[in-house]
Amino acid sequence: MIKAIKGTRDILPPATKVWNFVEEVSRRVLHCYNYQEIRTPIFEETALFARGVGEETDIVSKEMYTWQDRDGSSLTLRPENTAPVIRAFLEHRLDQRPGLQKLFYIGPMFRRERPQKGRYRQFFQIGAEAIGSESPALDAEVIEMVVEILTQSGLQGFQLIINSVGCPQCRPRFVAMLKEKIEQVASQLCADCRRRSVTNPLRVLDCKVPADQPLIETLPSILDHLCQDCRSHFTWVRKFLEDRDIRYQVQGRLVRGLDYYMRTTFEIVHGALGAQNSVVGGGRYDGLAEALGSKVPAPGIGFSIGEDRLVLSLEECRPELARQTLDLLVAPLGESALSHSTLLARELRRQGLCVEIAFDAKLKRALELANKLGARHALIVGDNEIQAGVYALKDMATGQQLNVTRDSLADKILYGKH
RNA sequence: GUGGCUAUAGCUCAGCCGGUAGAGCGCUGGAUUGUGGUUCCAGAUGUCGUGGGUUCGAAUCCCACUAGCCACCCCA
Repeated sequence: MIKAIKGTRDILPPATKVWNFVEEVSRRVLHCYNYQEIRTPIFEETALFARGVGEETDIVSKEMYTWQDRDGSSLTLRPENTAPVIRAFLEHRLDQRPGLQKLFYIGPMFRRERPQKGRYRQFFQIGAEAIGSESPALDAEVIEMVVEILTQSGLQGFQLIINSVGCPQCRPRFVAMLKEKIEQVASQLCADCRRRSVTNPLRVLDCKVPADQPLIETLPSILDHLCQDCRSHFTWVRKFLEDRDIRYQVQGRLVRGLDYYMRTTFEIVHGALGAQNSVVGGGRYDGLAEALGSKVPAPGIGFSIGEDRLVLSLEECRPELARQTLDLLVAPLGESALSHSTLLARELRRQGLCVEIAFDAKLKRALELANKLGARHALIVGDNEIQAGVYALKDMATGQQLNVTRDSLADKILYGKH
């Protein structure tokens, strides 16, 4: 048998209801903040990611699905969508449009990693990018918005972590100093840290090996070495968050894996997820447009929600979201009742009700089915009912049954529906 | 890329020291000619992940492979 390939999966009903739910909530909130949807291709020129995300990052150096097209060009399934959105922004000169460009996307990304809980080779992101301002007020608004999406989804117990990773003015100076400090104590650190002290010293700060912690705490924090502009920017972001009563934790060791981040970075974590506990990652990327070869700057900030992970968390704390719902199951008794029922069902469906007909079931089976499908009501349509012009409408929860005329049917069914 | 665990019915799993399969749930039908959720009865479904080895005999022991899960790494 042919099966879905490693790291990909089928999302079946009723789980799809949870997916639709988070997408609906996201779209609603994004709309209120005046974000508009953008759809970019699922594959791009490889150079876009190499330059945008960074040649040395794990994503680019070992996780991309890259192949050579028939004309010899190198193409890649998108591993993330910020670089493609900025590419589209520049290509279509969206900087010429009035005001900030606020764009959002929902779609699959691809990274060839070893799958585990909350990590898949094809995974879905709900992301937003606000392009055209360096203002810390925008940072706070973006963070507020994603917190709003999670809250309105009903997610409980998530935690916001923020940091500033500096800018091309101050970060290189800090990294050089950090590297020097690490080298002094390198012999006492784990093998990974010794490797990282050369490839990416900032990552050493993020080491989780318990034995290394005491030493790591003695290392300097970037927050103490930001330049004047970055320091003030970060102070403002924090103030704006506090004005909104948004709880956050500053973690000087929060490092994002993508090269384009500068100044504000943030992450939202949730406990129900296992090791891959980050539901949202985001940050500011003021230099990205230039890195892609643009002469016009496009400072911006964005985030992406790991939709798979959000769904995973919600399935734990809101299991009711995945329950199937059916307004009415019609049970026709006999052939004449069947044709009558089909017309009746169409009428009710046109009024927006979710209706199923038990085509070939005896009444007993039909009611059993109504029960299994979670129908809120069952409607018995037999010769008696057709003649009398009143149907027997049964409330499946209470077992109460009452006679209802055709005209008042929809109202009776809708009554009490939340 | 590295490590650990697992692989038996549609699902969750039992099957101890080797004697060629079982439970619960689900599904189908019945106990009622037009009344479900509880109960009772009956039924169907398995190359025991794949390949090899040990043995008179392997779901069970050994090896390899494959797949899944979890973790490292990294990230959404």
